Amino acid sequence: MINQDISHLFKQMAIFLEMMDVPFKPAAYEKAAGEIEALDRDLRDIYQEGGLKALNAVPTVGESMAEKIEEFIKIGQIKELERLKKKFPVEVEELYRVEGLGPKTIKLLWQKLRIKNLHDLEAAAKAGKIAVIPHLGEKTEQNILRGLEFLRQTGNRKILGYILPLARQIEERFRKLPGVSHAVIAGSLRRRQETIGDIDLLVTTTKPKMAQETFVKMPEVIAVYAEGVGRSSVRLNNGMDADIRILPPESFGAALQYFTGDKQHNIELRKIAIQKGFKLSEYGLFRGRRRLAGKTEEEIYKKLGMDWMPPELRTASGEIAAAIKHTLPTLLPYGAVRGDLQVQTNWTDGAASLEKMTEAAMTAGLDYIAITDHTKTLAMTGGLDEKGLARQGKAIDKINAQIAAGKFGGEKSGAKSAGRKNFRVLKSAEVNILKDGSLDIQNSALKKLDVVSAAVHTNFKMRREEMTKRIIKALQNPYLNILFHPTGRLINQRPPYEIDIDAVIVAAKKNNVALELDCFPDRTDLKDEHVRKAVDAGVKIVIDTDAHSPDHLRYIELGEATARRGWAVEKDVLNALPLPKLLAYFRKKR
DNA sequence: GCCGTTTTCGGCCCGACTGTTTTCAGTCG
Repeated sequence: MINQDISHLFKQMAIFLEMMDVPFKPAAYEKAAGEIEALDRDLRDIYQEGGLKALNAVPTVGESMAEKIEEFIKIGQIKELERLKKKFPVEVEELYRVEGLGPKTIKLLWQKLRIKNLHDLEAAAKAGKIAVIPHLGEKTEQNILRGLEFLRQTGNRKILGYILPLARQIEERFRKLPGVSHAVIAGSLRRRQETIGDIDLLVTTTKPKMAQETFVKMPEVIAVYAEGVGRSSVRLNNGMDADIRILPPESFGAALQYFTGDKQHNIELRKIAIQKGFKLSEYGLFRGRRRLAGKTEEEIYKKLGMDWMPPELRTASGEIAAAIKHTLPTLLPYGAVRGDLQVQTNWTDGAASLEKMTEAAMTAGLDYIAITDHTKTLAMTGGLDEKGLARQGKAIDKINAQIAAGKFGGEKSGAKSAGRKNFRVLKSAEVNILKDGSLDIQNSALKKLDVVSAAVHTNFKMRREEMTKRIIKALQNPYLNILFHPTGRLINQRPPYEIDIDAVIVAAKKNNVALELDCFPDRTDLKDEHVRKAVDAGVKIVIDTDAHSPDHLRYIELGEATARRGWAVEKDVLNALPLPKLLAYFRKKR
């Protein structure tokens, strides 16, 4: 996949252009970088099939960017970017990750102090050199140090949703190799943890040498740390390390269990094994020298006196006790979510039209979507006011009528959407919660929507009590159905706002408002622990992608994974309901 | 540099907040 590379290069283009005060282009590159990051298909494949024209057909990619992508495919770099880098030899992307640092400050820091990277930045801040620069100051310097600390805490872990496609591609490569019977990525990826540190590939094969060579020669490999028959270790071009372990079939299950973890879960299992007079390792479950189990995970858990459990649960937080008592929940199955209740269109900040998002959702096999464009106080998105929502409502009515008549999509859409007469587009909105907790749309207009959702998008830096009070007030609005991305965090970018999540859960229960599990990869908000708290309290969850483009709709599985990590079962998830039941549920509140 | 509810050329990125200032530039959503 070259998509991540292109996405990074375009992000850098955007920052450089912004540094030079070029109007509009930075936003264009930024937008394209996001689009490409979410793209399912490899740009290289798209180019090889349809050339420049096909690249141009990718939304937000025009003639000029298509040429730059072609250039990258052909010579491995973008000349214009190289020129910019010569002008400012600065690691702009890494500096930009520091909260509060933007292109202009990065430029100023380069001009005054020759700061090129995070290392220079930290040294300068600690030496007090930043505070004395005109236009900066004491507080800016402190903010930079805090930003650096936040970055350090998040470390080099990658976001699950962005690594999963690569992980699957790697698995697929090995499954196709002759002699291979198993090829599975274990570790935090298999547990679907929100961030991933490295990739652990387990393979059983009759041709170990071939598997080993294939691994170290993968196109993503930039360095080989260790190469052996049983284990090899490499560094990938995305900055992650990857390991392969080549195993005999009789211990595959034991290795899978061992390398799936997590660490604490394994420690507890080994304690139980010891109590029973066994020894558990990556090679199997043993009594003395005799191997009692090892071929599958199931037999290992069984011999330890408990049920097998899904990898998502293995965090040593009650799953072992439940497995012993045979009381593990039947987790929300993958594919159970039937509709997406947060979808943006180009009526505000989405990339695609109402029609295109509808078409994409039908093709993706969903049964319904809710259109949730932003509302008026979010000026940057061109948020809709009451009149705008009414106009959009009419556009939605029109689409629903076409769908019901089997006439939606026309010639081009083909068979996939034509037969879906029961598909439904719901009228909704992502209503902005104002500083005082009121909503920025009149109740009389909310009443006309099929489902009402709200979220915080402004005034993030409130004190904990104030923010909690603000959100609880919003939850008390009689028309509110769902609270979107309840903690506001962006993984590796921005911490959650200060909020008492337990109090919010209590208020959500009391006011019959569902909490969203926004599964856009950077958000994953609610996170797993919060899902579990909510579910325990009897609060309903809604799993949404927050799609801003058709390609985002496929993120649903990430939300299902996080819901599973939070012990959610099907009845906890509102949008696992078929449409009539879902609508009845929302109507009950009116 | 991209895109088309009206426009293949002319709009897009607006408003609040912060930290620096004393009237405003930079950042963020």
